[in-house]
Amino acid sequence: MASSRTTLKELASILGLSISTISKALNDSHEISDATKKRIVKTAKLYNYRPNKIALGLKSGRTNTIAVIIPSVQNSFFARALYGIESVISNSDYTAIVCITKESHEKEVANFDMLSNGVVDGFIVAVSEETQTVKNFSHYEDAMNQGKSIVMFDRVIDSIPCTKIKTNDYTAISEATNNLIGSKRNQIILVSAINNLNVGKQRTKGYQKAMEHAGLSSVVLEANLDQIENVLKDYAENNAFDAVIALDTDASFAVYKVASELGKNIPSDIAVIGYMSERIAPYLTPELTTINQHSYTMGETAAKMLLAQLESKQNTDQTILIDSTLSHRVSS
Amino acid sequence: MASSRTTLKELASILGLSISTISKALNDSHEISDATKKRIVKTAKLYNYRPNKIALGLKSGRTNTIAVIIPSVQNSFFARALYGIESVISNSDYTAIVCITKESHEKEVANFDMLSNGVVDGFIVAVSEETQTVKNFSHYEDAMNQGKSIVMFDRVIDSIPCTKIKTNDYTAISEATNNLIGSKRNQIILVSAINNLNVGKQRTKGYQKAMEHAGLSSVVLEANLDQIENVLKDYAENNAFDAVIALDTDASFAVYKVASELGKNIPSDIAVIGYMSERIAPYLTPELTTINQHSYTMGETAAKMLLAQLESKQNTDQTILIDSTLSHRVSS
DNA sequence: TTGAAAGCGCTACCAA
DNA sequence: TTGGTAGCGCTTTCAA
Repeated sequence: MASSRTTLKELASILGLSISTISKALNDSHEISDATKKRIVKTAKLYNYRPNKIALGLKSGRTNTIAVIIPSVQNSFFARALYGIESVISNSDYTAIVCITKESHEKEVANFDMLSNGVVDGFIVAVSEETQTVKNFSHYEDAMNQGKSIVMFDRVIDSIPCTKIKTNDYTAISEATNNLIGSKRNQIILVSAINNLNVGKQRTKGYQKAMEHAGLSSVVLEANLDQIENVLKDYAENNAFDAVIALDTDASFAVYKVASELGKNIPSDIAVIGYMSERIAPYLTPELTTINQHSYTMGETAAKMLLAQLESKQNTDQTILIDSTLSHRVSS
Repeated sequence: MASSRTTLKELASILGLSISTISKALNDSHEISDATKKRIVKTAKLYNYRPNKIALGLKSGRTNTIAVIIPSVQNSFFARALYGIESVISNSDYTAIVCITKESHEKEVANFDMLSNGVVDGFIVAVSEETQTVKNFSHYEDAMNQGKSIVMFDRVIDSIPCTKIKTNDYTAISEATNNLIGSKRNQIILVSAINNLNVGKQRTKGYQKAMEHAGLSSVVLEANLDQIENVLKDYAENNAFDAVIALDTDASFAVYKVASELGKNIPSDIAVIGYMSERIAPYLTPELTTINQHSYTMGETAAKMLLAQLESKQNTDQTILIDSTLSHRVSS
């Protein structure tokens, strides 16, 4: 067994044929006689020949591979969206490659750079936090200029002319707030461990607007992951409130924890609406009412759109909205 | 803006210099005068030149990219291990690509096929369930014959001569069982939603062995994700037990749910030890005692080993053991 | 039916 | 200090 990969050149010299003959035979060209083809295919198999996709991509510019670029995979939203993407790609003749940016602009650009040239035909991307802040979008433009298709989902740049799959975060949380108000809660506070992110700020605005509209004053508790529980506890020991909206998984857990420590009952003392994986929320006691972003569907839709564009070779500038909905359970 | 990416050739003709001069200047070669360098760099920036990594890889046979092949990302163990891998790779001059097999042998092979030739320099892989069952390992051998380095973690094939990062699942769960026995529990049952997987079976054996050794009879409750809660509830309504070991996140949640519904106190009525993300376990009420597999460390170690091999260009056949430990919290 | 040669973008060697 | 050229593995005309 060879200690490095077999090339067309090697096969050619082994068989005493030319490189082009080998290439054609392996691509089942009609130009080559069946006898020769058979001989070549057999030898190729014997030497375990595998075409070098890189060289191939260099020439043709297409690889039947797509890249998924997301900020994280710890986050259940992206993990689940990825699952939706995979389910569509699996049933096509494409393969998916995943890259994780950790919210870093530099990593995002590096990934686009590495993959734009011949490795993948298109991108599904959820824009990293840092890219949103620095507003440097030239890597998307570059990729599109190279004829790559791009579909953005959830984290989207409106000014880039590509397909975008969005959710109505702002509206969803307003409705959740109103829902709480409708059930006679009027001291509703918001807890967030993600207000360093744009998403968090956006959601916070939705809450504040709804509160303001109802003539209620809003309270926003924000801290990082490690501190959120303490911050909430401090607040809860010195202030009254009858409902909480938690913007992320960690904040949601913190609410349950503090309520239990302070002997408060959910939902009778405190109503809770949170963001959390739909796989976990029903397991909490009491079951958590969530704002469901339909991550799986978003992923599925993104993948379908990209595939369609790849087939039609046409890029479109359109936005598809997937409504976030309230999954009403016991906690509110 | 050009409709396709700028190449060295284009820059050369724009500047009236040769391709090699451009190449050298952009690589900051000492052969080129500072004046020319400056001129070239400036123009390159203006035309937004980005080197084609593919062409680069073609030449050198190296791409400074590694592939991570894992069965899933829904599973917090792999998500966290991935995080550990990323943290190491980020600080190197390599980039990581992730592929998800969904436990499918076919997808695993397809990924190796696609990436072995020129796309990546090495692999970090957690072997898919199906590959373990069908025992077809030729894709690993092929990759190694092509000069690729492989590091396996968690899901490992002992007969493949590569670096393997393992955890002592079997021992860990035996110890957990003994721990429970030591604190005077003697009706210990096991609940699993993953006994369709090898990992689950392995852990179950560890439990059974420990029980047998202590002269206690073991009870194994297994069902799929959707049914595990019902199965446990049925059992709990008709049988007494004073401790539970839960093999996965879903089973762990189910135990808390059923205990609450049946008015049983954790840990006084029922002690619980489970498998769950260390990020979530402390948030449960009461905090869950877990068997901690140190997923992050496993990922980190795998990545470090692969990088070391890539640098030394030497493949070794070694096994590194990362002990699973009991993270003792309130539930047991 | 087969082969020679150009070229994809780049680096590296050698010459000027 | 700069440029010409070969070659990485492959496909694709165009000739033979």
